[in-house]
Amino acid sequence: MIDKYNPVDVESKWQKRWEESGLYRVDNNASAPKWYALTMFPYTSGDLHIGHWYAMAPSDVYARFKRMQGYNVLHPIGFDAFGLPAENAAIKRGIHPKDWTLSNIENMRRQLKSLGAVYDWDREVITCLPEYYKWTQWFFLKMWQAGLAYRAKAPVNWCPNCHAVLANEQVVNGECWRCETPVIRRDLEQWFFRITKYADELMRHDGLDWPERIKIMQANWVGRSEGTEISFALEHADMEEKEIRIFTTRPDTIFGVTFMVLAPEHPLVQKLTTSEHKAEVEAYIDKARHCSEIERLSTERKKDGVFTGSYAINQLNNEKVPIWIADYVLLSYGTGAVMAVPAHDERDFAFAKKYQLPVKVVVAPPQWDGNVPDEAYTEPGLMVNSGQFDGTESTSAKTAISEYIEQQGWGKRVVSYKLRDWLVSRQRYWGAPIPAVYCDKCGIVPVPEKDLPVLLPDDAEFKPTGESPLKSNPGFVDTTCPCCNGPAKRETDTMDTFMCSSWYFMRYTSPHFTQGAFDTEQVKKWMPTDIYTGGAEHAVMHLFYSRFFVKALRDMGLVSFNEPFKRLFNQGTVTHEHQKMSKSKGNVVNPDKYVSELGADTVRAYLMFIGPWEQGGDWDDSGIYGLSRWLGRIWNLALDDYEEKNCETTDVANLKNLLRLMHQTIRRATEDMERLRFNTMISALMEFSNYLGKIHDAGSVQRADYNKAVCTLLRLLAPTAPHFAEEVWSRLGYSYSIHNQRWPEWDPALAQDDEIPLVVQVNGKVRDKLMVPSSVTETEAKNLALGSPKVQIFTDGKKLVQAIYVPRKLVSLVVE
RNA sequence: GCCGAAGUGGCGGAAUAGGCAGACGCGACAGUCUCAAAAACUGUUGGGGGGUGACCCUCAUGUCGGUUCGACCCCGACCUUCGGCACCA
Repeated sequence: MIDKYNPVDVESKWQKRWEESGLYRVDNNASAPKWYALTMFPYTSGDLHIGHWYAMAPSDVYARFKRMQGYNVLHPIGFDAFGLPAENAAIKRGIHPKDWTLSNIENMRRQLKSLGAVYDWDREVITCLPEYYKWTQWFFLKMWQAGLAYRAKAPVNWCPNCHAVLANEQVVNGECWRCETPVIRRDLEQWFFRITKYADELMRHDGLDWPERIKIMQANWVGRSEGTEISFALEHADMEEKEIRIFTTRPDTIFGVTFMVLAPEHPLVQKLTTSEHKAEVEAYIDKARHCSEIERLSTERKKDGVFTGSYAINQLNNEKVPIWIADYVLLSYGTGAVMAVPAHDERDFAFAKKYQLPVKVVVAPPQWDGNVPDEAYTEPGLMVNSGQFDGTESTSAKTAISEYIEQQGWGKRVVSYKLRDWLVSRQRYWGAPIPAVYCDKCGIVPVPEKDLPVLLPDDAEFKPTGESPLKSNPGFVDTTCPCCNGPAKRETDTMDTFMCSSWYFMRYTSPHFTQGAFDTEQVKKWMPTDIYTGGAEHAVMHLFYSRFFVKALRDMGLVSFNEPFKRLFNQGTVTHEHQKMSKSKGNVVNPDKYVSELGADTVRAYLMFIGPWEQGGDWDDSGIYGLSRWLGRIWNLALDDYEEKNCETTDVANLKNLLRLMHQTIRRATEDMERLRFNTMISALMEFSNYLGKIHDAGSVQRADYNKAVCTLLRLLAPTAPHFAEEVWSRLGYSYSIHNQRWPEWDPALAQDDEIPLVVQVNGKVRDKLMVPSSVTETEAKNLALGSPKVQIFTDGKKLVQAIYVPRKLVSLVVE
């Protein structure tokens, strides 16, 4: 009798052996074709939870599969280590963000090693170390040189009590999470990257194997719309500004404008507000400052606004219309001002109803009776009340009116985007310092490349308010100007952590390179990544910033490809008790206890088995023992003595059946691997191992054939359960290591079924299933179907109207 | 609210291009082993109805409607749940 499978001993033994033998070290110069399988690196939150494993285990399986197919696979790991949670820990618990982060990394590294992945730890990348962020800073300088970085005012969440900028997650119901003071929006001068320059290119995903839904989300994120920028004359004689510019996608409705709406933050609001409306306008602006953008844009929410007291002139018909402000208009989109056409826009209509503003129809709805309808009519139609454009189609009037406006010099056709430039400044400590210096004489000066990195000082004092400690650190702030050597001050803002994660995948190709951010030769060899897997929560932002980075670098001549990630795959989220796992909810599932009880291989297999990878699911460990039992059964059928019984007389048929199932299993497993459908891949292996179990008990094929089948099963299982497969492999006397073996290939002839089930339907209902030779022809199939007694019960005495044949699947008979 | 997904037995899920609904696993029930239990193994297992039986009929893929010889799959409307919404990462 063989000993029982003991995962804990087996796993630690092989992890040690793999490390000692350097089995997973990636050689840049190996002759095999390269395959870059990238997984999103984890944030250094402390413990890996089961959700991390859900991201890491299947992607490791896929990398191992590619490895067995003969590729030189790069499947690296690292840590996204800058960010807000480290700072929060510092404020709350008095731990320095650096210590917190590095000790978390140590723990996470231990957990990741227990996973048994093919990571080459020599290539680990950690974004908060100076050797890494030096180059993040260098990229900032490159963006600046390329004209892609600029400074502008942008609103931040501001707690007036703490005197600190708050992240969105630190604002709870409009209040500061620490002191519950209502949060306001305040403008600060900040750094931006001109991502909008690449808007059109970022909308396209030419040649990319990405999920359709992600492409759509990204295209919607760019939100390209073609429209017209039109100026409305201002009545104010004593004002410098003589016009308001608005953006509209409906220039055809311009004769229907009955009022104007500006965003409360619009720079002209102060000047346009007359003294009798001042108090009301101020109060409204103050209220708007307390609202989030999501609230403001909600179409469900009651639209409100206030009148400024001023008027604008619609230059097409010289009508005088009142100027209002309302928070449903955002300063960040278009020009921050809209012309309101209540008759043909739902929001404007609701607003006009509320404040009894006039509604003027300029595009006639079908069978229009000349009255104002009960709701906005937003479809095309015939133009009315529109001067010389009356009687034309509104769709053509769109162009005609735009051209007319351009001729008159009142505006121009423009393309507008919802996409906004990337705000990279953060008023925080735990990030890469922005390499800029402020000099009274020379202005804003970039830190020279030779002076990088601008080191983040360790001696930071964390005030309970959350204010950035860099501001009050004279040793950091006070410096000399790189131009004039005079006294100067450093930029105290740090960079958005999305900066760090926008290029880490290139650093992996040459992580110890000191002459630059990456070795161009290695990037050329490995990039773009063949596959990128990670959480769907990154569908837009992280992926968008990374794509922008690569395109900007391409235009600087630093890389020679257009897109970083050829294939993208987003795995789903693992929830627990149907909620997102988080420490604050206390529902975090730690994989360690399952690993120490059942082994990493069982946890890996179970995570892959619970459902399609892209769907995620709720964590429930009740099924995990099934996977543990399955490995135990394979252990027995592989290592228990095999005894042939009577197979001399029956082995031809038995062997044929075994080989058929084996080759079908190889085919299913290979195809499922490529599709990243690990749940059905494991099902296929289970069906095969169940069958092998029966053969083992019956002894119904010859020993050598049985052993070959077991050998195939082990290789198919090796990516999923790497330690287990290695152990059984070695016990069977095969040479080290199973992970250097080739992935099995299937023979289509052997996988072919001799007979297939043919379904027969009568009037859409299944009435019989016939086993027919797989070579069956259409005529044969139809005759067999009509000849079936079960079918004849339903066809006798009736007229055959139609007989549909689906090759090798079914015959559908229609009778009446 | 806007953008993007998902909804199938008691549970996780399968059905690759519109063609056998429920593969595989869990759980449950019954059995083997045992003094007993656990573990392991074997068998049964969507609902309803019929047949001594091999089996047969019928209903069923969130809800309501549509297209089709045929719909989990396509179309329309709705309900519920989840991801993102630019300073969580």
